[in-house]
Amino acid sequence: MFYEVDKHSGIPSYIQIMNQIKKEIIIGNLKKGDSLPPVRELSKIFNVNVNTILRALERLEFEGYLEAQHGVGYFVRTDMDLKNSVFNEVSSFVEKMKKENIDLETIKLLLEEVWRNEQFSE
Amino acid sequence: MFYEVDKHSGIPSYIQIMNQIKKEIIIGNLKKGDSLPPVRELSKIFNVNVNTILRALERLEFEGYLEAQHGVGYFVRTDMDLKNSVFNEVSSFVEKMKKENIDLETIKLLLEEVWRNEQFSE
DNA sequence: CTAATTGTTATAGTTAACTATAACACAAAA
DNA sequence: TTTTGTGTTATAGTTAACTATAACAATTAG
Repeated sequence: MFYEVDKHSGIPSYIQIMNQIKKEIIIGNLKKGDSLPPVRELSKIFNVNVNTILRALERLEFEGYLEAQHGVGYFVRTDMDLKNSVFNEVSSFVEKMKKENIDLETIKLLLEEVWRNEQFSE
Repeated sequence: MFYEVDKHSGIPSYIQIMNQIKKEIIIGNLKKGDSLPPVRELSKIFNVNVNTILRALERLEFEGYLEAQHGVGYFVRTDMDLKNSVFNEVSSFVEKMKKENIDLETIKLLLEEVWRNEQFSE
């Protein structure tokens, strides 16, 4: 489910961790009420210090994704419940982009740009 | 064309700068042979120190996007030349996602996940 | 109640990113 | 050649991210 952070990517570890957890919630692998592994375990999984885990979890709590229960654990607080149609749209989009041999990084930047500028929609 | 970096986003400034420049190349605002503004000017535009500009530019040079000419300037080395069809695909994708009220952050994470897993393509 | 499991806080030190400032080096124009 | 505009390098200091380690606090199981 989770994988080690890349410590040489330039992106702070706690942000990578936040994104991994968010992603699991978005795709529905983590649902409302589910518990996360204990922080000491997460620390081993992501290969970072407990404090770094805590920083990520606290931010996700602040953003409303998680809830902390002292002595018990961290729990998912939101359900994404994306429609299947959304998944299908994303899949077919990815497929098209791969056929054009465009890499993920490029797509993300292009997407950001188009997202910001509305002039493309008819 | 360029805008200030967000110093509180957690993402290192030099990476934000790299992404902004890459984005201009991707969407075709910067073409092969074009020069960038002088580093001291970029420093003012992005509101960071010259050294931070240099770090971003050197990485982009290493990645093949730019070329430095001592005493002259930085020049774009690559042409993206994305097809119009690609832009159209992205636009219509963005439109659909906006209609579903999904935010950009979520889309990017979802996209990453789908990109990594091939099981969706027929 | 006690022990085990979990989250929380604190301290001290390291490293990478960033800043300010200045000097140096190359190229082009006057 | 001199000046101006450009990239380049260096030094020193600040801050944020991260680490290691330890202790403390709340919950649950026995």
